Amino acid sequence: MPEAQADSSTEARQQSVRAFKKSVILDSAQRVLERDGIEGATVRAIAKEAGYTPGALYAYYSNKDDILADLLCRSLGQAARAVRHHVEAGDQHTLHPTELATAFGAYYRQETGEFDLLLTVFQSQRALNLSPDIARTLNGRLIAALSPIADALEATGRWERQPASEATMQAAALGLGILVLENSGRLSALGMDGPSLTRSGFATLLS
Amino acid sequence: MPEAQADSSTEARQQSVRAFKKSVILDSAQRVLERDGIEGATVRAIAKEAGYTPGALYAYYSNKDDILADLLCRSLGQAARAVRHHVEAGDQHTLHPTELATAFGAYYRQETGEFDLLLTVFQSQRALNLSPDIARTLNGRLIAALSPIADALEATGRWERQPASEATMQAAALGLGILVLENSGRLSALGMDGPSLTRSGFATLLS
Amino acid sequence: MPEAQADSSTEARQQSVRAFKKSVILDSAQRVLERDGIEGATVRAIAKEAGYTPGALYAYYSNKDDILADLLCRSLGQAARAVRHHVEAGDQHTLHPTELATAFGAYYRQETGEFDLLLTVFQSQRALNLSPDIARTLNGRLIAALSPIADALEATGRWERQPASEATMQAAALGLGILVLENSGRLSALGMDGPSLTRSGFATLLS
Amino acid sequence: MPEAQADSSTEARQQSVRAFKKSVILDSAQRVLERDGIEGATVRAIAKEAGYTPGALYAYYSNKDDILADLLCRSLGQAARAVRHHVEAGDQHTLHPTELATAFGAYYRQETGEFDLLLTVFQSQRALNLSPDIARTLNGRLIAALSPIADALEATGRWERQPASEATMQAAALGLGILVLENSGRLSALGMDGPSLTRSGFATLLS
DNA sequence: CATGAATGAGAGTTCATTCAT
DNA sequence: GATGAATGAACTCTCATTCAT
Repeated sequence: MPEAQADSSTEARQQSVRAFKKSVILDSAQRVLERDGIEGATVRAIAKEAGYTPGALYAYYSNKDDILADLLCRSLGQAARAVRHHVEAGDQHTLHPTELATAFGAYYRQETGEFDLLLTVFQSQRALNLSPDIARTLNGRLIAALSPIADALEATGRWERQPASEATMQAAALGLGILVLENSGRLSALGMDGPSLTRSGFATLLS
Repeated sequence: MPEAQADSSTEARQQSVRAFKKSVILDSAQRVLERDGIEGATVRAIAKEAGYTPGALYAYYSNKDDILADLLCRSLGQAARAVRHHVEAGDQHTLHPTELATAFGAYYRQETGEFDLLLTVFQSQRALNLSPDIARTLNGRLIAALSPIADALEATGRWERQPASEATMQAAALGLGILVLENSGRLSALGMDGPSLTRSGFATLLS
Repeated sequence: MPEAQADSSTEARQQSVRAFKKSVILDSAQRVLERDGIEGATVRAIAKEAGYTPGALYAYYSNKDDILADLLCRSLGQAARAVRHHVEAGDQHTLHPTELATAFGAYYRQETGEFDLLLTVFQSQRALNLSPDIARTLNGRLIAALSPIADALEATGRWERQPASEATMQAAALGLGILVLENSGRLSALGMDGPSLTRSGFATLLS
Repeated sequence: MPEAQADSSTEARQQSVRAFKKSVILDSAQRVLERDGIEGATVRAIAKEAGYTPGALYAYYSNKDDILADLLCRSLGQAARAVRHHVEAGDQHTLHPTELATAFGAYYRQETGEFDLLLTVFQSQRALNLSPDIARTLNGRLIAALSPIADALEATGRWERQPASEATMQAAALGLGILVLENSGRLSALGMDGPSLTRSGFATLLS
């Protein structure tokens, strides 16, 4: 029945086209974020960057917050992938936590716009207005982003007794804190840099 | 020359009145921030809370950002004082870094509005529009806030060879990261809490 | 000439298909109107309810206003039919005006969405943007809707000298006014209800 | 204590200035309504007509709906006053209901914009977003508008047994219905006019 | 015939800021 | 110093409508 097949393939193609266009919007949002910061990331600006009129975006996202949350989702995914590349490039299948944190840091040190976004979403009071499935995806991504760290910590064979998640969160907190300090310009003002502080910090934490 | 004296004392009184009124404004800003979050902290709201009309604030601050930055300055000072109280309450004059971080954390864990503010100011791209002397004060306060940590680390007698500031920043980053995670709700979602993670994290970091 | 016949029958079939689809659209519009009120009756909503995309409606109606006007036409026709059923259900062929008005009222009391529509169309300034033939039909329907009332009034044999239409309009105005008051909630706020006010009002008007 | 007096008189003057400016806004709203109909009565248009920028109106009204509701309040008050003038101009202190209805009709026949507004507010589903005190005032005005009718009916001495309010509502409904028909252009299309239909209708209703 | 994508205009509303008084 | 009034620009979001496919 070629028709049924045609139908389903048509549907699939349309879905993928739609997904592609959403990614175009996210690309634009990312560029705007990088260029103008979170305060400049208006619906108008994102639409203009994407070659759209503002109203057009609402065919793909029901909210401004939805756009930003989806961008954060993608960002977390990309960061995770960047880390994975690092892992696979090495000679072992799991990396030392230090290098993991370094890889994570390297990603967000470069994509400062996305890091601002992450911090914004992390601000408690913000009360984002997310559509349910985006909220779900976002939560999943946040947890997934931590899993390589957990894996690496387990692989060092030193945390079997302690609940892995606690060591994981310690590492995550340290890495995140360094990024925040660096991102705020406080680190360079004191003559330090993020990567080396990461190295020394994790060395201490894991010693 | 009684006139000159009168003038200078008048001037001094006026200065102190002015300083007092600024502090009233900051009090209001703080209350608004706590109640309505960073998005609700509009000039209107702050003025209303202080019993002023919006325009009046511009006699004391040239900017909305100036108000917030000054509030952050004061907040850092208060946090430092809270830590100092902890120190003095103890039997030694310097505290173990773990307890220091715990004290810092306790302050910002309670004043979530001010912590949101801190994160906002820390967002690099934000391009705050600060008047020069407030920017200077802010930088000084940030460094000062770290000094008790540095003192404590030195007092443990373990970091004399290593530049003290590096260990300090490691500790600061860990504490800050934990606060960010906690403030975002990510910590409690994983069944952890800030204080205990602080304790265990610093135990590891300093072991 | 079978071809001509085929053509004309094809044309007729197409016409009837078209008419049917228009009625499907009107059904949807009616449902949306009832559910979401006149403000919620957007082209999008009507199309969605009908299983169409918005653009599709423009193959059948050149305007949003055209859709609503056509719905009002149909509504008036349905109201008239409801009244006729009442007439035929009775033992006489013409009903007492009071019962007629009651029947009319019963219809629009139930279909509040359509009554809102009627009032909206009746707002003079609205400057509806109707296509000519729909405007014509609408006018005809409005007059036709009044005819049973005129018939009934003549049948009472009391208005032969007076131009029938004047008595008709008095009755129409009274009935309409009662519906407006009821629809606005002003009637129930005063402890009255539409049907009984209709009865007493017409009793007085015709006494 | 002249100061206290000055204070209270200052306050009073400010209050009256504020009230005056609100009335200026209502004037503009009324003019826009008359000129462009209810659909053209946007906040922007009203502000422009008043020589304001849109935002300025929000210092006086918290809502667009609040502006329109307040306009309706004033309109009902003006209509009532117009009727009272009619009463006082006559040789008796209470008028025959027919003349009352005529006077009411005369007012809204002229101020078609305000009548559109009244009908809009009367549309059940509209779900106006009114601030509480305006909603209260509006309800009071609607009831007050009916009181002269009730007075007049009682004065005819014919409705002592029947609850006065029922006769009042009959009269109100008849008058309102006539206005709606006239306002919609349906009356003139049938060669009738509002005033004469009012006369004949009330003659019949009260005979 | 119907779709999906997009437009463009405009809606209500908010806010930091200014300034004459 | 403080007010009250006002600005002007920007915001998010909605809608009727068009049109290539």
